[in-house]
Amino acid sequence: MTVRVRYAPSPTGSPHVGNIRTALFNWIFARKMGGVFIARLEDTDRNPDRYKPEVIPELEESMVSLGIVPDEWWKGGGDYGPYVQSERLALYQEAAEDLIASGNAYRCYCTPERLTKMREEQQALGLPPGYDRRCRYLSEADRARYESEELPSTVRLAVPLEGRTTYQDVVYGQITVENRMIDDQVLLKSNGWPTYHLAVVVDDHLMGITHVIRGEDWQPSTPKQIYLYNAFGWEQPVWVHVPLILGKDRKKLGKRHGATQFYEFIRSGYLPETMFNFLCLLGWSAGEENREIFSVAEIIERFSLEGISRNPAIFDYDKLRWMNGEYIRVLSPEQLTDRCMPYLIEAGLISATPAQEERAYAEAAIALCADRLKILSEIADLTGFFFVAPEVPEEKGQRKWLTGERPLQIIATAKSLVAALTDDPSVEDAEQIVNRTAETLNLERPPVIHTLRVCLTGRTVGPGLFELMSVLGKERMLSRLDRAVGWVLKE
RNA sequence: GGCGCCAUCGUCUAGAGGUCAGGACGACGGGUUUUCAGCUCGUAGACCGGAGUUCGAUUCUCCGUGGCGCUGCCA
Repeated sequence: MTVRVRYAPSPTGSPHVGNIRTALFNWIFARKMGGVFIARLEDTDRNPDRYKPEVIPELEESMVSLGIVPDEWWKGGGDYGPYVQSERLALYQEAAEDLIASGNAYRCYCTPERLTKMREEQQALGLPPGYDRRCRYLSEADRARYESEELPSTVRLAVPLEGRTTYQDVVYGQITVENRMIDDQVLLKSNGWPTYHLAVVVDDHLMGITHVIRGEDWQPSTPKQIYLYNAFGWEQPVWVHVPLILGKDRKKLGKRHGATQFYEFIRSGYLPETMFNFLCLLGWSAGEENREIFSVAEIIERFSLEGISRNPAIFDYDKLRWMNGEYIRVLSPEQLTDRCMPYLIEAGLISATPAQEERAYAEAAIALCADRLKILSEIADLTGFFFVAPEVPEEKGQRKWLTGERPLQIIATAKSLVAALTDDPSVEDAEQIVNRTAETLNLERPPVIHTLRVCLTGRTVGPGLFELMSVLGKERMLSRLDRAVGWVLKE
């Protein structure tokens, strides 16, 4: 049987890294098994506080950017559509009627007010909250009366009062729950729309889903869904719950943990390939191999549901940052420049449509800073001095290297050597200039190097001096050396 | 409160009834050098507690403790 798995996001917000990881696991498993990866939009919650259709493009783009485009989904179609729940309402309503007819569900006429009050009272008494099943035991007369009065109603699942439900979870093993602990879940809201529990079961069955791979927070509702599969006489899928991703405070990763939305990471300059690799390693391990960096193909090759961990994982921003540096370092200068361009343009360091020469200059500058780059957005700070001459030197550099007579001598000597150049210097030429300056002034190289670095870049740290001199070129060096004279402090 | 799940370095994790409990990030120290980064070498750092099973448990069982999740006409 062909494996069919799905990613079922709700348009309630920009995709979260936890959701993205679930999508990744589903996609990888599908590829591994030669199966089908489906995406379905679960848009049954129309509460304006939560329903945010504007995030749907981000849902789509996040998958595209990671290279996990679904085989069947709302954008590309498929044989089991529609892949949007709001377009499948009749299916759920019909299913709910079937359940009522078979005695597995009932209409509930309780008002939201009564339910709220009931919950409050239960809380106050320290009782477990849950529906008191009043409408489950309505007399035929009452039921008929409510119907004739056209009272709004929901449809609730009539959970068996005795026995227990046991299921096998690929990750967590056997899980057993007493049926009497399960609430009579609302399946169909009074507006005729389904809740998650009904819709997910109907759709997963109709779409032929074989494995449900989802977050561990869904685990408690699995017995209700199993009951539904049984009530419909449908075969249940294989259950796979994956551990949650937590923030530093060990709480389910949420808004207050800083960046948690997939796009925040992408926007700030984490590479999609980094996110793919990193997220896969949160809660899944290749086993004995002592490696962290895996290509997509290598992950697919090694992936197995059994390799999924049971413990929740804390999202480690430091490790992500490290890994992104690793991925940046294997990029060619051209690729890296392509990726950095938007950040340089945004910072106003280069024009929006750079000419050949400007682009080449940027590429040379970026190449020199690549080792230092961990997040693409940092490129503007790292390479800024290449594009804009520093206005003032770093205070520390000025104090240490631009005080007294010596820097003036270094500047003058170096400047005359640069001026004598017929062309922009090579790296070797630059080194010669430094060596001659040192010899002429009878100095060691380090003070010359450090002084010139501050003069040319305004900073005390950065790429190798000879390399950056070569990239800067003759004219920029001359004007910067001139300006630096004014930076020198009298003792 | 109830129910469920989980428990190895600070973090992500590997691991087997007997291991010097392995790797990675981070931290710290050395080397390379022209600063930072990178690269490289190295150091510190963990089996939640208590019973039980066993010749032997960090590994198996139970209890405790702690953490998390769920407990909505949200998903």
